[in-house]
Amino acid sequence: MVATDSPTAPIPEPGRDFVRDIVQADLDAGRVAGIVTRFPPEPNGYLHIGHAKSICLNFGIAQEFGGRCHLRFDDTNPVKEEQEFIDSIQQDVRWLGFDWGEHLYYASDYFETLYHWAEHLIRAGLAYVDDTPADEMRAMRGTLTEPGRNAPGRDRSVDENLDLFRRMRAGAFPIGARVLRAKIDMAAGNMNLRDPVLYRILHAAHPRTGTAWCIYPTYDYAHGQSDAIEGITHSICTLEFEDHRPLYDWFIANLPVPAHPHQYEFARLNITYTVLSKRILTTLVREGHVTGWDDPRMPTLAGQRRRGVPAAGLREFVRRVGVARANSVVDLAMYEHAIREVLNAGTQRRMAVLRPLKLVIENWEEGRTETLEAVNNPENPDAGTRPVTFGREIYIERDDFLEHPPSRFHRLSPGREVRLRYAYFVTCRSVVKDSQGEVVELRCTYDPATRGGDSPDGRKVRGTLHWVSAADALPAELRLYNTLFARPDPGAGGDILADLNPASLEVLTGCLVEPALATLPVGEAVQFERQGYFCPDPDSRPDALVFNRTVGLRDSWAKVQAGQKAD
RNA sequence: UGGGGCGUCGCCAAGUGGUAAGGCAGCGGAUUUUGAUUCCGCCAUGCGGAGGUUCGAAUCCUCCCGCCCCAGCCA
Repeated sequence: MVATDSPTAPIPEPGRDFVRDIVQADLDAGRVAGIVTRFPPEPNGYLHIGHAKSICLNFGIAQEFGGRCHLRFDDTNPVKEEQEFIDSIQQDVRWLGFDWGEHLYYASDYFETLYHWAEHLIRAGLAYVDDTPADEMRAMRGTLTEPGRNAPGRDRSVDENLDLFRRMRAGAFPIGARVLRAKIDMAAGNMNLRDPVLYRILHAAHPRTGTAWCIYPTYDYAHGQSDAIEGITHSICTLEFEDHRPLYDWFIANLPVPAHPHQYEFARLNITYTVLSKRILTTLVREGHVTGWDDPRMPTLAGQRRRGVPAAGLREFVRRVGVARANSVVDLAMYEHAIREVLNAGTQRRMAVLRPLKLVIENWEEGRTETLEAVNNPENPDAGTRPVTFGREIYIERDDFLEHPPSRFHRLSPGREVRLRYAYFVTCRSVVKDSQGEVVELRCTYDPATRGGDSPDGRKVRGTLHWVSAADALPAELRLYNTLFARPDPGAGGDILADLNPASLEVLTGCLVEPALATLPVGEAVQFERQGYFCPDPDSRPDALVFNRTVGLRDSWAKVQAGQKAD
């Protein structure tokens, strides 16, 4: 043991979770020589934020303890699995920042071994072929409070079982005609032990094995044995598999497996206003409620990536949430906080006006322009500065002007002076309205002595506004996203589709952005000052810029306003 | 009167017999050319409830209450 009481000793990692404690204890006790984990997705959909928790846990533990983590596709059900998902999952795990090296595996790689082990169980009298129809089998399984009944074929001879099972493999029977079952205990309190199905007949082509098989192992039969084959030491999964652990252990104990892995369960992630269920996400995509798996409103990694969420933000979020065994629902605000934290530090600032209002500076000569210097990132001086053009006509945010300002409004109003960021102080002299009485233009004057935004006489101004120059601003479409669901607990009312938020997407056209934004690569995050974090969408073209709002800035003024309205 | 889990601040979450970490949210205040960021302060005499053991209990015992998972030839 190393002494840790030295004042200069590094402080041990705080907030370790129970899984890491177990791993550490196993290492300390010599129960395992090294750590091997795995992330085992079924390729039947895209990965989402909930998977990110599992990925960070499994790959993170491997990294921290000098072990390795395998990426293994749990591809035991060909009717639901597709190559597209196999590809997207690999892309998403890499994007999240993890590397499985050469340890890419498929449960289907083990089909032959699994098959031989099934015959082993038959020979040991621990498995039998059952031809009970599915609905009858369900009835005979009993209920939560009543034991099940033995199937008629439960006591078939080993030879007959072997013959039947081989004919199942050979394709002698139609879909669903027979299954191979483990002979355990039809009266077990744990339903998973009431003679679970090991193999079912599915005459379906598999993305990897094609038509080589017409019988496929179930999750229960395949998972633990795959772990054993790969030498997984800690098989980490979510709570709903806890009841399966006795079965997991039963297979390991009764089969000639090369290793004895152990399963540990943690609580899955839930987030307010969010659905993390592959089944429902699939429905949203199939029924067209969203534009696809990578719709920026989707909680998929592909969607969040397109929206502009940095992988580091996702990792930070997962780290803050922790790992435990209690079911919980994390506040969406915590996710947004982690994203802002990463984006604030690493993102350049630009100016963009979402809802433009023209502002003309009357004492600025027609045709004259000036180049001013804008800071790229106040959090990082190394990011440098960029030139921005200023002139007689500019655009500001409509929200930044109010003809009759309430108290505490620090922005522009008739007769009031504000600072234009990096530019000058301007004072509103008059307002131009259209026939409807709507404000369409502001007439202002500027103070030449305030160039750059500082007043030599030390006078203060309450507000600083962002702006773009009319001469060179570029038009753009901005897509603002709100929660996909309108209530914090989608589905709690019974119909989850009824909870979809009709205002989840707000498209703003006619926005104006500074010209430096024209060449920003797709997906690269920037902060639009005073507005939020954005990134160019893949739909963006040089002559038709499109930006996604990843997340807005914190807005305490909005809170004040909400408070005022409530009064 | 089936089996398996879980209950610590509004939301996450440490703590495993020695007198309740931290984060998010919220509320004050300072700084600020983003009403952003940053910084400072406040925020559980209390750990689902009731008993009990102990000098001492969120931690041990008993009973009770609540919530979650399981009856796919899904994972």
